[in-house]
Amino acid sequence: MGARTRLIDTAANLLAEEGVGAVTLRGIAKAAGVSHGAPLRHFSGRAALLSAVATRGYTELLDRGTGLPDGTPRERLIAACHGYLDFALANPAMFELMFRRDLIDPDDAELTRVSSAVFDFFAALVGALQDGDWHPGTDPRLLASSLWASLHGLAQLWLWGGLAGASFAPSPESALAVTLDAYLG
Amino acid sequence: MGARTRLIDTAANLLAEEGVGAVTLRGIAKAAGVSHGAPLRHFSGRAALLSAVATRGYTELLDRGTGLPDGTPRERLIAACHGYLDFALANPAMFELMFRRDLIDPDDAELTRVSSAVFDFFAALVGALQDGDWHPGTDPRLLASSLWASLHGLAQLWLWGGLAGASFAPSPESALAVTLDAYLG
DNA sequence: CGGTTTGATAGACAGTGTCTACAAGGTGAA
DNA sequence: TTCACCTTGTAGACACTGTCTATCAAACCG
Repeated sequence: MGARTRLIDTAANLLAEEGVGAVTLRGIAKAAGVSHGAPLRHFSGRAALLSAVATRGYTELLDRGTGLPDGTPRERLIAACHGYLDFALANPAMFELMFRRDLIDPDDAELTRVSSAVFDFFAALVGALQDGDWHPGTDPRLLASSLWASLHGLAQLWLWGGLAGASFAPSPESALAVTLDAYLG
Repeated sequence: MGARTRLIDTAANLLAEEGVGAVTLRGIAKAAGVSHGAPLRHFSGRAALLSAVATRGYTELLDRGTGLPDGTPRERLIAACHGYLDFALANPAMFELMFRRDLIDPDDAELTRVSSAVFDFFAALVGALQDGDWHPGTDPRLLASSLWASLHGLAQLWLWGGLAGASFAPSPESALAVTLDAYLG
């Protein structure tokens, strides 16, 4: 296994175990057992390394999508929504990294390729359901953007510290149920 | 005007003009014309200062709410949703800071007080609409959490770099229209 | 007046990303 | 073989960062 892959592995482990704040170039180098400057032989900088890590996150998300069980378009879309939320809750640090523009390189080729594929897949699920009589006439990508944003906000606010003030803390599942009910009726 | 207030002002200006990454203790001190250690005489650390800045953001958000024009519950709720999105798009750096748990102190008393007030206000708007025949029987705070998350995701994803892949970039207003249509019918 | 508190300063420290000079080892051509 | 070259890793330096501490000046107050 190449040193480059080993660095991404180490960084991903560090990310999962210690959080976004612990993923420093020097920390990764130490965890990988190399000198503090070694990672720069394989990545142009911290953002490039973290982009490679985030790309893994998007890849796993895409795999969750393509691995979805068969079913009606409606069932598949609902399962995908649950999958998005599940992924975020199961990998909070990775999820945070994936949307931290200051830590990754937004123009990274691999990253944009995979993240676009995730959105396209989700939009296709929406389009398939639309072939029924659900919201006909609306651009499926616009519909997908809106629904995705709702899921994303749910995940983000939950990870941020509960979905509401201190006086009330619904489970993410119950809030997702309300969201899906609003969109899918 | 006290030195403490002046520091918050300076930090808020720096935040708006240079972004979250520029809001360092030393940068704020330099912009305020004091030595690099001076801010620590008024705040226990960086997180405390940034919490005070973020509290201003929540306060402005609350003011936008209480300043809402009269109208039917439905009109007021829709206006509040637009207001939330408008605020985020008009103050992207402030909006980012307000939800960056690693930069602020989540237990800051003022911060939690004002942010909870924002949510309570929003939940009250939802509750008022519910007194009609909209989603009767559902906890208004659960409904508010779900709707708020949708707005939040919209704002977050838009600021993150468009609501979708590179191939498709809807305006936040059009996506919000879809969201409001889903929830409010 | 004297003592105390408050506010500000400058220096130090560890930690960060990044750059540069250098060394070790492999590769391939003369 | 021998030599040049490239890759990979190392160690040191630099400018940053947040935070701590010692010092100092001014204001306040009994």
